[in-house]
Amino acid sequence: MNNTRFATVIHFLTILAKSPDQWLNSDWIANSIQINPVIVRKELGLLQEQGWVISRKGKDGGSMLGVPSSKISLADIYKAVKNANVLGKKNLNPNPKCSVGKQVNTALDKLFTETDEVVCAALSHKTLKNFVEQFA
Amino acid sequence: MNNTRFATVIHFLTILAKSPDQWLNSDWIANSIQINPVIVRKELGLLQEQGWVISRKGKDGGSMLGVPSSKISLADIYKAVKNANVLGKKNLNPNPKCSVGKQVNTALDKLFTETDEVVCAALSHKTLKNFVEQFA
DNA sequence: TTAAATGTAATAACACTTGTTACATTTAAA
DNA sequence: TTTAAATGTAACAAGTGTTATTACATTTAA
Repeated sequence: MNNTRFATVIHFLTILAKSPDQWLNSDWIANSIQINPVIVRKELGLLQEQGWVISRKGKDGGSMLGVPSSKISLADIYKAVKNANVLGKKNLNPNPKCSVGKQVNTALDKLFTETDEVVCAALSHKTLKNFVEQFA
Repeated sequence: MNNTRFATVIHFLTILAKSPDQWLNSDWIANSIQINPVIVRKELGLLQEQGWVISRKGKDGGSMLGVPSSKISLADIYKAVKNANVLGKKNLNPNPKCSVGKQVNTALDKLFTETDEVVCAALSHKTLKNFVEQFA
């Protein structure tokens, strides 16, 4: 992860969790994190797909949480935005004529998967609710 | 990590570990992974700084492991190439006028650090020797 | 009917990664 | 002493991914 998507999305969810049952609009959310409102609407689309957020179009529209914050784990959030393995990418064309090149990606697949699972296991014990409780 | 550096570096180290006490040159290593030899020499520079690899310039030069493969943990390798937190980057300018914006990066610092430590703890139990033993 | 919101496409700006060329320097061996 | 073959490294190019921005069709409450 070399991007801000996890930080951005958990920021949104925290704001929504702190104002339950209120329609917050993308300009307001964008202002809290000082990023572009179009990015906000794109990421909110992802959160809607997950069923975590409900949005309403039109005048006085906006977004709110669709499930209790205790039902969203940080592992769920991570999986929703993750676009690479923790240990990065594999090289695409290791040389099959070399004994290491021939087998390395199988070994790395195993290691990369195990490492990702360690992260998910650790994050699965934490919920959005726990995270939000840190905020005054 | 959205790059191939971990995969690349562990590939090098595996090759060097399989041919102890031989000077392997960067063209040979590059060919095994099918990447550019200049990248190989750059990354080998990093491994030299760590004390893991010794290189010799000039005719019949090359590189070899400088320590036993059992002394290099995968956590050490990860730390040497890591350039971002597991959960990515924080947003640079959250709005201090917003109660979430004001506190979010402190909360994220803690979470990001904890998550990185989980990965390092898991990788610290694995050594380069363990990894190399998978190769016929 | 209108004002204000979402959804989304297209594109630009920026940053990071990887590849490539070139060459000075080093060093073992002929 | 010369030479061939290697590293080390700078400069630049190409490719990829991220984030910002503009524009606008669509939706909807008031």
